[in-house]
Amino acid sequence: MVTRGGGSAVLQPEDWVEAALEAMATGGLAAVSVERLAKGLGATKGSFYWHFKDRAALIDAALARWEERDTAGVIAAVASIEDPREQLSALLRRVLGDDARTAIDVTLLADVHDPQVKAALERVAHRRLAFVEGIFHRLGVDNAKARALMAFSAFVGFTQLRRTSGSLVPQGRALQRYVRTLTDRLLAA
Amino acid sequence: MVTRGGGSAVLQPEDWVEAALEAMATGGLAAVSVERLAKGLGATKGSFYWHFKDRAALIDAALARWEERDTAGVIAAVASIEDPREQLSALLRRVLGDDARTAIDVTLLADVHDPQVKAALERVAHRRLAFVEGIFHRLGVDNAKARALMAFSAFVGFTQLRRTSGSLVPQGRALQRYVRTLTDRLLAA
DNA sequence: ACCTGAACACCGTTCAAGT
DNA sequence: ACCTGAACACCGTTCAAGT
Repeated sequence: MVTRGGGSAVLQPEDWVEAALEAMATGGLAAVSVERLAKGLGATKGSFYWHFKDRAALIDAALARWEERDTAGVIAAVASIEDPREQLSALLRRVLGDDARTAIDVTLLADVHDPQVKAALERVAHRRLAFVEGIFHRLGVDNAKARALMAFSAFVGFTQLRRTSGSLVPQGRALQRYVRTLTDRLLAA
Repeated sequence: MVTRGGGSAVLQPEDWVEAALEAMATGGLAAVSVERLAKGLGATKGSFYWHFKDRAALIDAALARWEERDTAGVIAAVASIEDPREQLSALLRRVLGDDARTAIDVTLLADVHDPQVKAALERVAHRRLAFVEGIFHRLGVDNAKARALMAFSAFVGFTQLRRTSGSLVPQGRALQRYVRTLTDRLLAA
């Protein structure tokens, strides 16, 4: 929300996008309701349609924002680590760790049926898997491609499970042990 | 659809449940619309509300049917295999194999936000993981629990990836090789 | 017992009209 | 340029009325 001149609040497109991302994080796509967002922002639906073509355009914008912030962020954080073994370990700790719980990521998985969400997930999955494959190649292990897919799908599945049935999944110290066992298994001869 | 007496078609609750499952398989929960189902079955919405309390009751019934048919079915199919190594291999081939593609399973993962879907997935996940843990325990390997979770989340993630970004995931002979590498990695010392 | 048809609320979308 | 308010279509839910 931006104020200008005399202090009157003017809605920017970003205000709608942020509101949409918040709604998505809690209740998925279904929670992104133009009417509800408008009420939350103290505006009318008509105001929304001045800034966006339709609801789909808002969702596109929100997904694009998520893609940049989230995916690019994680990759950048570990990209500078030289030793691939260290890098894999840091990556797993970061994406499976206890902090990773609130990420919007998983929430999005909830809407794979939606073509827009599907497209965004596809782009992100490619980027992520390519990054992981790079690590395994530099490790020089055999079956690098398969191991990378294994690591990546173990991440996706774990994250999904934590969301749907948290009780099945370790936390805290047990989680640290699990990450270590997983790394061992992925690197074993 | 059941006909009785003179051949007039009478709608049974099962007809609505089947229609709901079909809709769910294609478009997720959002596709389960009372109005659309009614049109498809050649009835009115009022007719639906004679058989079910509301839309949620229909979804409950559909999920219950899926739970029985699908989960119990797979477990029963491999339960009789004696050797745990053989059993793990058969299980992986069955749930990751090319035939597993049309299952409604993954589709459901698309709606984790919905409390009803979440509850059903939780029950199913417990059953499945318990079964896999049994296998690893009988194998007598160390870290059996962690390995089981690894196997299970690799399955969940793989299935999810196949749905969102099919191009990332092997098929046919490459898939068979992948399943073998995965099994190796899970059993390696 | 089983179904229709009309009614109402909620939400996406449009648009004339306001400032 | 930016927003309101009323309108309409779609869908969940209710209910009086029909057979």
